[in-house]
Amino acid sequence: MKTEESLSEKIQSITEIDKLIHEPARLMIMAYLYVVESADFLFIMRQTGLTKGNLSSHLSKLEAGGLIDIKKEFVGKIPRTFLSLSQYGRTEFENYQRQMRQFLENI
Amino acid sequence: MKTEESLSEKIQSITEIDKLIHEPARLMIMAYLYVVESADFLFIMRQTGLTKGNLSSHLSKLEAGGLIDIKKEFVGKIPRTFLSLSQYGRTEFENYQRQMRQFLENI
DNA sequence: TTATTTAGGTTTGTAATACAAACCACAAAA
DNA sequence: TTTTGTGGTTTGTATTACAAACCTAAATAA
Repeated sequence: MKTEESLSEKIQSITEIDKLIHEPARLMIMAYLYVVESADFLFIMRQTGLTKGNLSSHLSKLEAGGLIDIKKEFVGKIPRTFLSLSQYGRTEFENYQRQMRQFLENI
Repeated sequence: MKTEESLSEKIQSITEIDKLIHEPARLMIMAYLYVVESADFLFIMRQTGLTKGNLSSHLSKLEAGGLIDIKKEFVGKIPRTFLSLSQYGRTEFENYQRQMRQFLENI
């Protein structure tokens, strides 16, 4: 039956979403970087409410997945980590938004 | 600054979503039960593409969280497991939809 | 009758994950 | 010169998602 098939397809589409982005903590990080273009470690930490350790490991995963760029610089003598979305990360975040919206609309 | 605060609030709102529903495999299960009202184990298994073991453990978690009802019956001599959303599950799924939509709109 | 296969699941084992605590290096203050 | 930030990373652990192995009983084949 046609409608059954398309319901199944709509629902199974959720298996294609990027799980790296889907995880709530990382979704927050990605959402921030999507709107602010660039931010440092402590800013993101305060805005998201994540602990240092947790934020650090989520950032490593996002970087490993090619979604963000991490640049470590010295501002005076203080080390600072600057975060930004990669081009791939930006399009993947847009894909995620589109896919989740479609899923939610279709139900 | 007001806009900064509200951006932060919008983004942090994602921490309040129901993680039991958010996980993709369970999101599929919940979406099915939301639209079909009732279904059996094997139907959900085929439609979602999950393995028996995986489906079984996700169902246990959803039941433990009060989101679904599981009824085991015999159809003739064959055991069968019927699944349906609980009232709580239905409203929680609607909350999830609303929260995710708002998050996605606000970015 | 005695295998053997099929149906309908549950339990077990394991690799990956999310998270916070502990740790580290350095600078500034007391 | 101990102490107190600043800006993180590494380590330890409990939870998880997942599939493989297992289980029970019925239908079918030999």
